[in-house]
Amino acid sequence: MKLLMIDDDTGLCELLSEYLTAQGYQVECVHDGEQGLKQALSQEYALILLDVMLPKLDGFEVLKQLRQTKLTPVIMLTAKGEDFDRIFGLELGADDYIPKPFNHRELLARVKAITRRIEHITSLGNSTANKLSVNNIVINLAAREAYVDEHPLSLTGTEYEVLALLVKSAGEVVSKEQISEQVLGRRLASFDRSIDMHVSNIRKKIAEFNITERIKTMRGTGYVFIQGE
Amino acid sequence: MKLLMIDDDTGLCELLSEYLTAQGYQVECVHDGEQGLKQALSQEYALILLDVMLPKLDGFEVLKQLRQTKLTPVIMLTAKGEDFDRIFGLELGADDYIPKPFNHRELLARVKAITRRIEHITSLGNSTANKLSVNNIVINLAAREAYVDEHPLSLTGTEYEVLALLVKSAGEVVSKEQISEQVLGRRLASFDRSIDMHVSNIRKKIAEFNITERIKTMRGTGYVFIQGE
DNA sequence: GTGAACCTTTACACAACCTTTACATTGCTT
DNA sequence: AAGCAATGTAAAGGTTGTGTAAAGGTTCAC
Repeated sequence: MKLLMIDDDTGLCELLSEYLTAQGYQVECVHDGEQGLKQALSQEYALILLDVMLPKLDGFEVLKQLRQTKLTPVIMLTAKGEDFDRIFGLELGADDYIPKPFNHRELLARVKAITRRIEHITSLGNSTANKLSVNNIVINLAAREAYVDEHPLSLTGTEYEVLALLVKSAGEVVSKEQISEQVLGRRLASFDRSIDMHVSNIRKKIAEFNITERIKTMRGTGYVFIQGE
Repeated sequence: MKLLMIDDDTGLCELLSEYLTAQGYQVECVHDGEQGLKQALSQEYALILLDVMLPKLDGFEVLKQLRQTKLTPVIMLTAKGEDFDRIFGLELGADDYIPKPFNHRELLARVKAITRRIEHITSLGNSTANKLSVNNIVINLAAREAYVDEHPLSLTGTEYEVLALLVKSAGEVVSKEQISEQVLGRRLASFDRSIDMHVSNIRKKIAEFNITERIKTMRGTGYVFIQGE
């Protein structure tokens, strides 16, 4: 999960970045308002940590402009503890507010409170659940992309189809006849080696990330995508 | 929108209930932990305001038990201002925390921050939002204009439609058939190269601002607008 | 009716892709 | 262990889809 930190205190940024990275988040830092706004608009972050006192563009201004196009969750950080700031930020569309100096654990708890909720809701809304994930291999059906953990595999269309079919049927043998008919749209002819070639190419591409073999050959029967270790 | 308030201070309940009702919420109050938990489990509330100090079952216990089955958003209220309580509540799955005594306006702002987010996510896609922004490309749906950061793109009508469709489906493959039908209003004929030309022209115009390619070709399938880095 | 803006078609080059071929290897059967 | 069929895979065609310049149509405003 990717977070953006906008704070001019580079020391704090580094410290928090390290801490949150250890907690499994991916953190990017920028140190002024302009840069921050640009970055926030250009990508999809799970959450933005936004300092109020910033050079070039203050935190409120960044938030205001961000909210014109995006609804990325924002937690505001500030040294001032006054009600006014707090309410102002929340009314502008911030999701939470943490007064500095703060406890790392509290920050983490608040970050989690928000990301947890988002994760939950988006996983509900996507009833068209379009991701398959088995044994480190992830298939994004909508984007027609496949990943080994986070690393994208550059598969051709047919390779993608073959892999997706195997992963969909993980743990079961899929015959070459099935693959040929479902992926290539034709009956498997006696000396047709296409499927073998496609599987070979897929294996080669997966092997670049040196993980153990996932596609097992069932001699005379077909192929199986291996489930579990 | 329906809220549940669990607090043994009946005076405060009444006061807040009145205030929030005036703000367009529907508020139900109960005054002890057992009742509160029962109520929280029996219905779908948009948000629960939960006091920590409660007779019969304290706030943390109510939250803990609630979280075993439900993910209703919770804001905790408490007289104690210590870090420990705050963190403990958040880690148990609270969404926010307000120390008593609090400002009405702040409570409202926090309630809104959470309900707004939920409302937004559950009504993804359509809604009144008239700007789209993905990966440095901004689409102003109302004005039918497209930008690279702040720089306007002078697209033709069809080019705008194609780009808007791709950005709306950012991260998903959009087939030429879909583009043809939705933008040109006709079935895609076998040797129709119009879509290719429109995409080519859009790319050329975006490339003037020398940013990396945003429209990826999925050979044999369609095009994808790239999300994130 | 002329021009401008736009969409579509045509044509060609090229790159990506799928299949075939050929030979090496594996694993089952006897 | 020999024989054989199934499989692995590098390399070489052959095919198809795509990128794009340029030409040809169409629409619309004036």
